[in-house]
Amino acid sequence: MARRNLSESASKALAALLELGPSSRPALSQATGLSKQTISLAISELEDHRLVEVVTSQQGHTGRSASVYDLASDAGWLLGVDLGSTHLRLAATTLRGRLLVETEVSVPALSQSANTDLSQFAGDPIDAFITKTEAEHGRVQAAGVALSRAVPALTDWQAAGIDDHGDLASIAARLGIPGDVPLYLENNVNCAALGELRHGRATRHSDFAYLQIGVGIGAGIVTRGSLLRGEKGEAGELRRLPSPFTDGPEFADAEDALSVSGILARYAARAGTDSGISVKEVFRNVETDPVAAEVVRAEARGIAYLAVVLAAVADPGAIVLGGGVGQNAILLPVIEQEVRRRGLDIDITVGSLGDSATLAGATALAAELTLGALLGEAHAPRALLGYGGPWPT
Amino acid sequence: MARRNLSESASKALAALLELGPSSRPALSQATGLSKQTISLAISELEDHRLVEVVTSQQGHTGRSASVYDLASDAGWLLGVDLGSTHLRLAATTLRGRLLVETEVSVPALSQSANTDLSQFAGDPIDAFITKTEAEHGRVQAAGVALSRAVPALTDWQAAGIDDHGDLASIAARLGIPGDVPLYLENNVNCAALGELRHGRATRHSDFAYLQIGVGIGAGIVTRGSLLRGEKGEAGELRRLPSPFTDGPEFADAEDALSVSGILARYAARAGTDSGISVKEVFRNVETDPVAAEVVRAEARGIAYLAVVLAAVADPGAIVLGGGVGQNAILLPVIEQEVRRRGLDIDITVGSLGDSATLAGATALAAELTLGALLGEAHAPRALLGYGGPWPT
DNA sequence: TTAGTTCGTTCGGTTACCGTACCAACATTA
DNA sequence: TAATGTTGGTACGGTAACCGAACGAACTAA
Repeated sequence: MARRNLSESASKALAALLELGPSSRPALSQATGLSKQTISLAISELEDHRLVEVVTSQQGHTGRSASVYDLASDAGWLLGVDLGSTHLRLAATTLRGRLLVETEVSVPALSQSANTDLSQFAGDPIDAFITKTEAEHGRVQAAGVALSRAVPALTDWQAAGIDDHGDLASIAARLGIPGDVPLYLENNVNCAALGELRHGRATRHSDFAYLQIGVGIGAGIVTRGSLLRGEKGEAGELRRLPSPFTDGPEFADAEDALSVSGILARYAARAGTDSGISVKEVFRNVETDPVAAEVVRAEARGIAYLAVVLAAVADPGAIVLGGGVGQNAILLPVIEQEVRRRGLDIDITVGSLGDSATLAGATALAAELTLGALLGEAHAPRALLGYGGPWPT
Repeated sequence: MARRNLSESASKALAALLELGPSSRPALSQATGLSKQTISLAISELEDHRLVEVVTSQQGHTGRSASVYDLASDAGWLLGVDLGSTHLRLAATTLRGRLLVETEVSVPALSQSANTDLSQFAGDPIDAFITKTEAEHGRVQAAGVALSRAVPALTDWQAAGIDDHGDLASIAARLGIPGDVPLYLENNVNCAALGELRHGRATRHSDFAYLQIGVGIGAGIVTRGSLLRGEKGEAGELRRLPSPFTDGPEFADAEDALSVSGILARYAARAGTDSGISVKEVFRNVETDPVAAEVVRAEARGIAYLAVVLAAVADPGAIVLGGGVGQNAILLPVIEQEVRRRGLDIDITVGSLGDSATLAGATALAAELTLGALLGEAHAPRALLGYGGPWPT
């Protein structure tokens, strides 16, 4: 929805409100440097737009008690969509980023082929989720959608088409999202990075990398608090790096070597037979099965190679691991040892959001861009420090 | 020098002037959206600050002829310093980025050890250069200094110390730069990237990587028109990547393998004897010496590996090669072939500025930050599109 | 010389902000 | 319960920055 423009002072006040949390007018006056009357004007403007409301009045202190304002409870909510090849996850958060609802929808139709293009859409389940959530929490303000493909950086999402499959409006329609809801698309790994940045392990960092190892491999890189996208939106697409393994089975690239299929191939090559083991079992059997232990050690060394590459190119302050493979904390000691052996000292951890990282990031994306559009470029960055917070897991 | 603050409209007018080049008041009015009177006010404010002046009047058209304004010729100039381990290069440019003077000073004292810290300074030669250039072109406004070490990103250069060797003021003093001249330090490879961005081969790109192969290796990465620095200013420090070679002599890392010393080591290993050949000769003898040809082919494959790493992580729109080794265009066909073999399609070229890239970038750095400080953060980015232009080679 | 066009300034009005002053509502104290 | 001090919120006038309209200034074309 095209939000009518806010005045300069209203933007400042709203930015301060987002950063400080529920605040009285004097507090906002002090934070923004604007005078009391100007803040009053700004507040009434924001109230006219139904963006803020009085939530309480601050009593107990000496002197007259102040009205405390916060984002209106009916200011609407944000939709996050994690559209994977085998799953569809949906979440609703407030504008502040507090989780309202999180669900996983089983969509067998999605699982037929890799969701590398936009030809597969969700439709009904999303539509139903929106309808149901709007009944409880008001209007949906924006949607962030995580796709398992690179998404080109577009300066104007509304105007530009995404790819051959049509423009954003038709994508929205096929997703089951009303056409007047701003829609933001982003790569799923980049979303996961945003999720860990806003709600997870990386909240203290402005420069870090999220390294996802699972069915595929990829990284989301955050520099100065925002995503590194690159010329074609393909930054962090690590799959075509050379395989880090020099012995054992031949692999075309790093994704072949380190993803789920690579682990199974290496296990099969060692075990001699096609044992039908799953990756989960490989990790579970590390203590008892020497082949599994060897495969996992090699995996850790391979991940360390990716960490070294990320560190050399982007100098992240931390590397957060995710994905079905990367989430296994058992990998960490070997990874750290390998990285240290190369003279690098990087803080490497496992993400705290698990499989919800992507979903949390999709909502965070919607929040960033919604608030950014609302506040104007000038006031957005600092304001965004104020939202976020723990994502219940 | 602490430039007194400009009003909002004066900043806008100056930004437009920088972007458009010499302009009349009506042109600035149209470009900024400000009214004619406001532009007149802004112009007189800028004239009071001695920043702009009338350069000509636009005659020949119908109607009254307009005064055309441009940056004042006595608005001062910018100093660029390329402080290498074996050389000291100095340049002066206008605020627009037009080269006024470029010199190389022979400083044997610098060559004693690698300039990995700031303990070696230039002093007298820089002092003399400033004095001489100020006599001709007025006051020096700012200095950009390229160092062969990683430089941490500091939000406030004036306030923060750089490292154990002292604060910025004392560094300035030891460099021979007056203490009231704003001083900006940056890594030399990052500077070279800025140089190719503003004055060289990458002027059309907002996302690209400059890959320097010489005595050391490193990359400068530009995303959305500005340098990628990372948490500790070490983005692009590729030296600790694993060596891309699996046969031949053992190398500790990619820098060992691909820099000048690596080439010579590989040549020696192949030729069997320590032939005392130089890298220049290796490249010159490619046609006649099969060992040289083999070594150069391997070097190209190694550089292709770095290009693939850069492409995977940062998705640059182009890769520009530089440095004593990287400048050899003879490497390009093999590099491109290797990169294509990996399914990547990247535009790879040799930089157009040669050894002056770093120096050009040091001046560009000074220009960016000076104009950025002058215009305020809001108007700076677009304004900076306007400066630059060819660097005479 | 005159007409037409464009440049640049002068004038008055609007907008967004501030400081001051004043009223309103609370806690404390007597 | 009433007086008092403290803080919240509003009303009023002033200021700075900008705009549109009008007008004089300087040029070309005929």
